[in-house]
Amino acid sequence: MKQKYDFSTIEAKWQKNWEETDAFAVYEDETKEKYYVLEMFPYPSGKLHMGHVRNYSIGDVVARFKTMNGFNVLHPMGYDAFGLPAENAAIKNKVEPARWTDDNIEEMTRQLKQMGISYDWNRTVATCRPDYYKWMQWIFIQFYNKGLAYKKENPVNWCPSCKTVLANEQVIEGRCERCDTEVGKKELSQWYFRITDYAESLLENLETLDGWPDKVKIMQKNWIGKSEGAEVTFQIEDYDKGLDIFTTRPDTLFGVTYMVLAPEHPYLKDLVAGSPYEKEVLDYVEKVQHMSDIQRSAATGEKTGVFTGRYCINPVNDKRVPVYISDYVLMGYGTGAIMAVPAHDQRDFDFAKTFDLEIIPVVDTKDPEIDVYDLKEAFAAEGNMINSGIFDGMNNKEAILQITAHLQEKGIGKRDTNYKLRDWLISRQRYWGTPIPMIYCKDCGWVPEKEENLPVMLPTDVEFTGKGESPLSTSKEFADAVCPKCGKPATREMDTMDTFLDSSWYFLRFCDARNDKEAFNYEKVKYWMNVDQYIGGVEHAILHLMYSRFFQMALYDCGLVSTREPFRNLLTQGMVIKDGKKMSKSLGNVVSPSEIIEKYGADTARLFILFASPPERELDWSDAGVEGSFRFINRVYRMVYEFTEKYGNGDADHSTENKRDKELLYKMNATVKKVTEDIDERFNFNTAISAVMELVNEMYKYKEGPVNEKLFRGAIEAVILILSPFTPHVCEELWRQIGKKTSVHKMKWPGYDEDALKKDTVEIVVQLNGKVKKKLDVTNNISKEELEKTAMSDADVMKMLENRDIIKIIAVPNKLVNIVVR
RNA sequence: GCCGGCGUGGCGGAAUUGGCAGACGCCCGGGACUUAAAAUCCCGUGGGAAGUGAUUCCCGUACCGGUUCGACCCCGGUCGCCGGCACCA
Repeated sequence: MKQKYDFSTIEAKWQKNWEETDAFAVYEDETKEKYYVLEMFPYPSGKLHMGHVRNYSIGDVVARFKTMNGFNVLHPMGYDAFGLPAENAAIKNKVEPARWTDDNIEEMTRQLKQMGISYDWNRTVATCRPDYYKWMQWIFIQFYNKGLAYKKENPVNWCPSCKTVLANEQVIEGRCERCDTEVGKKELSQWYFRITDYAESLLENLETLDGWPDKVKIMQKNWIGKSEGAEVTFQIEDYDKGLDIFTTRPDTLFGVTYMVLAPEHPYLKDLVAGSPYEKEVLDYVEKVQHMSDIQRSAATGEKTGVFTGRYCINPVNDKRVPVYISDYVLMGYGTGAIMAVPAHDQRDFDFAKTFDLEIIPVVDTKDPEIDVYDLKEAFAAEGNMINSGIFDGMNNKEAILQITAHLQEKGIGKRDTNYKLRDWLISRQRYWGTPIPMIYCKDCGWVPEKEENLPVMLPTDVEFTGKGESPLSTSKEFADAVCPKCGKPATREMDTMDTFLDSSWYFLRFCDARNDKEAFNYEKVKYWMNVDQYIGGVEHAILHLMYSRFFQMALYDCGLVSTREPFRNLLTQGMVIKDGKKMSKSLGNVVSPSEIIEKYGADTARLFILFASPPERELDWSDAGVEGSFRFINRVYRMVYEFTEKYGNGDADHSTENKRDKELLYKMNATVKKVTEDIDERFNFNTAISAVMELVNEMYKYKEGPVNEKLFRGAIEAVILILSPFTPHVCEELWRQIGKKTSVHKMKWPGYDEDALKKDTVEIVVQLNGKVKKKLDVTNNISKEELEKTAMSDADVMKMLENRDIIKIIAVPNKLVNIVVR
């Protein structure tokens, strides 16, 4: 054994060994309990960053720990390899996207292996390879056949910089989530997935996800945005159709003083045709159409709109109310029309003030500060009904139910539920994605490509103009197809799929990655799914995690998988920051994993990143802290080196000859217990590591005195075993150096001896009025009465109590005695 | 605006069921080893006061208040920071 901790030789040696022995390959085995741990696969941008290192280090600890605890552990890795950067690199550097991506995948795989992460590389996937996107296309067709995919002309979010459409989820505060450019509107015919069909399931099932952080569940809940209320039909005067509106406040129906349509409302053109209001209305519509969402919502409170010249009749009181259009009503939600109750809705109130419209209160307040007939702002709180006919005097919560029932009875309305969630726009006008396997035939319309013709290959003879046309249309041959239905010449769809589709089922492909007959085998998926522990950044709380849930449900309904939810437990790791700021090139505070690995080794990098902070919190990178982790590994290495030099190899046991031995044995067992619980129950890797540090500190002190060789050897073995998920290379090396023939990774996780954890005496605290005054060693587990008696008969305690009146004594066994005195 | 989360030494962070606040690490200081330095090992390290000294006392978990024998932890309010959503009827 070398005296010096030579990390680069050790790490290279064991990485080679693990690769040659295919050490982390797994197979379905019904006799063993399975455990599926998955980290979110990366986009192959070129090199790993610290966020990746953190993510994969966390996953690797879990994987190795569960393996040592007897589970059959699936721990795969792959690449989310379609996407814009490859295409932009192609435009900029004239490199083919496939080539650029492959090079990056190669480099990142090398780095992952250098980290010593225990992946089963036989299962790796890259979503840009035909053996993956073939099945992506196949799944698309299953969804199409089930009616879950459809094409529709609609105003869509358009990023002028990325030159493509975006899903609602990809628009962040009106800007593109990728490039931060302001998103505009464009009328386009695009493919959608009917995710709204699953709105209720996606919402309801959140309740069952006990292993998910509340934060993520709340974010998804808000995104789905369920509202319960009523749909009410208002008759339009001199018109053959009624106007349907949705409201969550049917109790305010008597307070309606006007109506508002969205500028995109389908009745609008017809309603104003030939009227003196037509020009002004159409001008307003024209203006709104050219505004982005940012502009449209920029002046919140500043309401604009136009009167249509039309009137509606309020079905509950026959009141005649004017109809306006305004951009504060959105076509995409509810029915695209609202009843306006300015007294009880702030937006309606603002509009009414601007246009000098009537404000009628229908809910009174008991607050003497507020006069409902002279409101400064809308009154949204609870109260009793007024101006509402037979409902007057009723509490408004009750009135919601009563009025809804009334509407239902009269046939002018019904209970209704709306969601903010919109259908998922999945077409992209980009090259580097999965081609949508649909063919347009003049006679048959849209027809899916035949299964035997899959995959629809991405053509290579394309131009990257970056002009917003689908690049696939520049291919000479791609467009030409034969209608799968009638056999006549037809045209292929030129758009590709949103890359979020690729990542919505990769965890299923990992269960059966090399299958060339199916997307995945049902039985294999049944064995491995669900993912027991999913780990990744919280930035995916809505997009990826909701799309994947939708896929899983849809695939379940297609009979292709056996569970409705994909991820049982979710850990959202915090960001890696430096000097209080996000690591970024522009701030110049980026620390690259490769420089750390070169200087200290992968084990040190892993240990530090797990030690510095609990996984869900932000992690402040500290170069001095890395030194500390490196020192600790050296300290362990040196301890094992010195011991084996002196005693050689041999057997270990737990024999104790004296008090010191007993204390060491106690510490060893207590540490194994703590580390086990910290990893398994709480993911508190930082405290697990600090516990091992404490044990090692104690071992250093112990070996200054007489050493019980077998006991100390047992402690060394325990340290190597419990540290091995964190620092696998050095532990593997040390394990062999103490004479073991089998990989430490294949060893059984050490148990702990509850008997050794039972101390003869425990230290208890004596408090005076809640303040610690004295510590006493008392027999373990003595009763409350005995404890109190022991404490009260202690000489120092008696001295403290001289001339004091004892009011009360609280004794908590094995913890404390609190004496309350005057 | 609405919905979440967080606030503990010089720093990262511990305190797992309401029971010793500050584990472990970093930084810093002292000592041992060395011709010397590095490395290593050992000791100290929240703030303040008193004492030659072992030690003793007071203050202290953003702020104000409450419940309790006892509060970083529970309750009410205030301030600050961070995250998500945002004209969703």
